[in-house]
Amino acid sequence: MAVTLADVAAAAGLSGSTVSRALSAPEKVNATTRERVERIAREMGYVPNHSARSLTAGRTDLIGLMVPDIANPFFPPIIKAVQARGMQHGRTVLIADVDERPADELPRARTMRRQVDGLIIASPRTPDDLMDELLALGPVVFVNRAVPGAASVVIDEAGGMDQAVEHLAALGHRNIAYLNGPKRSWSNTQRRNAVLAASARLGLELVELGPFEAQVQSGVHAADLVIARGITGVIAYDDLIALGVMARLTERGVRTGADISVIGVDDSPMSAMAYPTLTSVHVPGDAAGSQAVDTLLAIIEDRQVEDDEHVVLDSRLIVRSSTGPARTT
Amino acid sequence: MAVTLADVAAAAGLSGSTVSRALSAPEKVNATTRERVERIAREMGYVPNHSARSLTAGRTDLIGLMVPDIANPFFPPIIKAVQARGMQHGRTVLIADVDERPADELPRARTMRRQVDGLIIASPRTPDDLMDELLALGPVVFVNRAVPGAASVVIDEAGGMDQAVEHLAALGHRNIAYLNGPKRSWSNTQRRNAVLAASARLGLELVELGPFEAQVQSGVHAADLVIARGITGVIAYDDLIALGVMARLTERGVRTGADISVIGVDDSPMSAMAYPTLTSVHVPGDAAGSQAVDTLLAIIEDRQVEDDEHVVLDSRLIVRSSTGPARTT
DNA sequence: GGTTATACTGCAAGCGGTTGCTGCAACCGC
DNA sequence: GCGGTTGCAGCAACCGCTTGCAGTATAACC
Repeated sequence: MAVTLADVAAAAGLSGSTVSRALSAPEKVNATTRERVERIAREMGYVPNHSARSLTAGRTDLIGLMVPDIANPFFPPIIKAVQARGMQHGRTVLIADVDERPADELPRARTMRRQVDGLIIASPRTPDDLMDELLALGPVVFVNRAVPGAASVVIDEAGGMDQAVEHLAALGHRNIAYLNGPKRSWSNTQRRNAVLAASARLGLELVELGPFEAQVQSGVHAADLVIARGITGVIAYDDLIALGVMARLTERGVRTGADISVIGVDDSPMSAMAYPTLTSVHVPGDAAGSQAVDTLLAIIEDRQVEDDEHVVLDSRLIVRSSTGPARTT
Repeated sequence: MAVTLADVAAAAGLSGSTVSRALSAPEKVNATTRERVERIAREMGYVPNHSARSLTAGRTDLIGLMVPDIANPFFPPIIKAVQARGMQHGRTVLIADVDERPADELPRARTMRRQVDGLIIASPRTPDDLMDELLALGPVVFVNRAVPGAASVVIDEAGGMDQAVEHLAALGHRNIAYLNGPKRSWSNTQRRNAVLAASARLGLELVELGPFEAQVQSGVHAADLVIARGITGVIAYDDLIALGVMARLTERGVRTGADISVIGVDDSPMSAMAYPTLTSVHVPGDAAGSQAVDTLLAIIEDRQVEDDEHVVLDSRLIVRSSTGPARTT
């Protein structure tokens, strides 16, 4: 029912090979012939068959993207960017959402690998011992996680976290808390270490709380701990937790931004829309997504790229109204 | 490099056809042979080549899912459900995010159609005149939009909207507003009509505002209009808008749930976590997603299904704390 | 014991493209 | 005018798997 190469060839009075070349290796064919073929193909509505092409070419033009949770606002920008950049290069993106179950990652990645040319993995919580197996799956680029011997695009969260701590310090906060994210999260480690270092450097009193799941509900819980400790500045693992903290503070009559300052991470759309608007560390997920595609394609197409190419993107603090000067008691 | 059918056949001392049948049409092969083949295949790590199988079989085992915006919290549940159900049936899901650009839908659908066996389209804003063309693309199931002559899974939003209006009426609200969603949105039409009917029936004064984009920011804007009109009960097109309304009300010193009641639609995760928690109409996106897959597969596999099968799912109001008794002035 | 059913297995022809190699003609330079 | 490029198109094999049909061995039947 669909128009095939052979149909076009017949209509053009040419052999299949010539039509094939006219359409995909234009320089190997006479210019006038090529134009004729292109015209006829267009008129007939010819569309090359993906499976057939994949079969001989050995590639599927599909790339896989694995994320822990589509619903987590951190990921949509990455997903969109990956799709967009992929499309620019004629690649379709297959998304695997592992629903925050790190144990599913390897099997899902294996399954997906059979259909795609390469994988982009944005799963910060994968246990370390799985990384090697993931890595062995072929062209892989990790997002937001540096893996020795593998290509990766990471966001230098330290910079932004540093700015966050400095911001609190500048506002006069002395007792601050860091609300840890999920236990095995690589980004949590990065964020935590940066906060630790910065507060030590600036002579702030730092309390670590958590670990917390990356959910608003965790923040609600955390808020009570924060209040109990007499802390005035809070840096949360992510925006969701920060939003939970704010909600609970308000509920308990504590004014965010006045009594207690709260900082999130991710600069998700909600942060600008929460009340009060949330000061947050902007993490360029979209840039990371595009870059990941570029790196992956470079590896797949075997351009002279070391396959442990390492790209680092900067993060930065976006100050809004959830932070303010410390009360001078 | 990869193990092929032929490799397995050679190792088993059988022909390719037998191995093929042993693996995919078990009843056509001797039981002991089959077991032997299965064992050898497993030991050799044989994985059938997707492209090759698609080429002969004429199907890709991929299904396409088109959504307007992954970042909109209404869609992740649908996406997850579609993926999950698809996987149960050995189908992989290709997601197309059209970034809220209805004009992109048709071309994207066309492109996608070449790689998938069928399409699930969850785009409530597609202009009507495109529907026919989308429909012509082959097996298609629409989600949350009834299309004549096409299979669809719609959520009966009227029920939930009805409950929402009744809820406000019961709380004593007399002047209520409906905040319209995007202009061409099919679901907005449904929701609006239901609200209109219910408030007429209950003798409430209804003001329509909008249309608004489905974004928190729109709600912020809407809130001021609501206050200016002296309205006490608000039903927003969706949770995002409702959250924006709440944020702005709080900002202006108006107490949500006490001074003004706010109801959203979608019952997104955020609604339970906002402050105050948001009363919202629960729309079973996940159920719709699974159902859409079932319907689509039924059509693809040509089970005796009318291809304009119509499934309706119920919605219902979840009361939280953003609604309360009307002030008795 | 011969014959027909029965149960497997193998052969070979594709599915729709891609690609190395061959063939042919026009063109080059000497 | 002849051998030697050069440019372009066709042949045919092949990618890995499926499947209709044929072949063969065994079972079942009279």
